Amino acid sequence: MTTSTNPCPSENKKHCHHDMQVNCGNCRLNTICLPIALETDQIDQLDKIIQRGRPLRKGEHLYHANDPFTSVYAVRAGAIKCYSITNDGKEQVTGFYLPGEVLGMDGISKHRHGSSAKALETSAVCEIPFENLGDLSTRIPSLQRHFFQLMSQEITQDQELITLLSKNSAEQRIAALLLSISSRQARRKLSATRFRLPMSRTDIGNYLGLTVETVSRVFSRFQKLELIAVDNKELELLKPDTLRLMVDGEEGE
Amino acid sequence: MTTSTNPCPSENKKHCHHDMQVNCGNCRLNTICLPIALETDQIDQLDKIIQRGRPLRKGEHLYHANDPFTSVYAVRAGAIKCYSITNDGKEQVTGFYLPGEVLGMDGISKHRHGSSAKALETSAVCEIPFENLGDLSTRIPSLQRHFFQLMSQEITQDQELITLLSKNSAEQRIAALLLSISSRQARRKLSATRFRLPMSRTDIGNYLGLTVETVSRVFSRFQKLELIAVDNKELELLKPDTLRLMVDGEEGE
DNA sequence: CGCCTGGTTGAGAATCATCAACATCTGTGG
DNA sequence: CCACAGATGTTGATGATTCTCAACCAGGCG
Repeated sequence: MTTSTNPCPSENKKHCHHDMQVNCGNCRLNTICLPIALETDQIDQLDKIIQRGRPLRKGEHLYHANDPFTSVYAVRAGAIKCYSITNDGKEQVTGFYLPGEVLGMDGISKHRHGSSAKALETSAVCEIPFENLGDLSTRIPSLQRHFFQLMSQEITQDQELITLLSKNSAEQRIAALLLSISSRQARRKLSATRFRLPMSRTDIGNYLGLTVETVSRVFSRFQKLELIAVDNKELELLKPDTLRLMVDGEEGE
Repeated sequence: MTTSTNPCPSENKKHCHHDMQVNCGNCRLNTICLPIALETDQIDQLDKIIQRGRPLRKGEHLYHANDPFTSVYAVRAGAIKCYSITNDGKEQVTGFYLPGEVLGMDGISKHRHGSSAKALETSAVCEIPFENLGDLSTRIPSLQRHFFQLMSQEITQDQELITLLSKNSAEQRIAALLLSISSRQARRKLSATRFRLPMSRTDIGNYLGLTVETVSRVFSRFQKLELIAVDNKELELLKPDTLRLMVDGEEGE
């Protein structure tokens, strides 16, 4: 990871990919991201409305809750965490978004973002102005359909999380999160068993309705049982099938 | 509520409204339901694609999880509960839908319903074939926009439930549910303080991630504190502001 | 009338939160 | 390059909330 050959003087960071030239047509995520199911010329049309800004550094915000809603965003690199602040001032993490995933759709109804979005590490996102997307969708029915599907997916995922919070133990919740990240890695053709967790233990706990301490203890227990190997944020799933069994629960019946 | 003048011989039930002749234009819910923000002639177009079947009796299903997805549904009367079955065979209630509300949107992404929908009492629904809605949306941008908003709302609500489950005590969760129903009553110009709970204690507990026993105890406690008056399913909010304080939490700070 | 479902109440147990101490990591400046 | 500070993570002891199990009550329907 040398930066010596970095030809971008204005962005002296190892993560500078000169992404300004990226477009949906050549993006390696285009089989899992918004352009899925579009024809080449339609991708070009989509591409025209998409804006790509400079990368976000770790900790930078993409938007804040209550900002006027103008766009949804697709993650190109890195990881974004969405969270809102509860009426008593606590943070509630509502989701983690990895490359190829679209965030910000909760802002559509109120014309304001319902949550804040913050980079967990250096990240790149594609901004998709929503007005334009709506217009384009009326002309490209398959795009409209796909965007409906994206939103529906978000609903389904939220409902799965609700079930997880409502019915499952700390161990099951954490196993489920690890497996979720694993399958999202696989979708991107990356290793399903070895990856780096982009978020802190605190964020994991917050997302899953647990305290940091509980998360830490479960990680330790899993490690002792040789279900996973943890080195800080580096993670290896040693027995993914056992984890799956934990989640899919043998208990009920 | 007399049935003596009921001129519908085939449906000898007090809930028979002769709804076959109902249309979006004359439906008293049309200011809060899908037609919101549509012009009169657009409402007619919408009305043409909507199908209205016979009422559902208590316990009947509108659709089952995994049924092919063809339509979303707007509740006209009664109450519908949506639920899914977890991998270990337990039921998870994912939402209660009251008149003027739209359900079934979680089926869009997989072309199959993600959950089952069951009438909690005699109910009437309007079926909105999704293909037709998509087509119509490409011709009526404001309909497309509104439907995007509906889905976005569903996401927002799910995220609020996630927060509730993740951060709040049994008392706070139940207070929040009561207030939610209350405000939805108000939206329909019904009493915000006196209403009948269409769902069982078991359903409430299931929805909120609590056991029946806990729900029952909290109801008793609230009653003892004179926050509410309960008579079976009939409910009166005696001190809604106190309930609101409980939910909006004084504790955190 | 008695059964069955749904609801209430009690006693004890379990999971997870809280509080507290300590360890580790990161980045900063000497 | 090392030292240090602050943030982040780990581990232990204790306690509270909620679940579990169990008994009992109320209402609706055959």
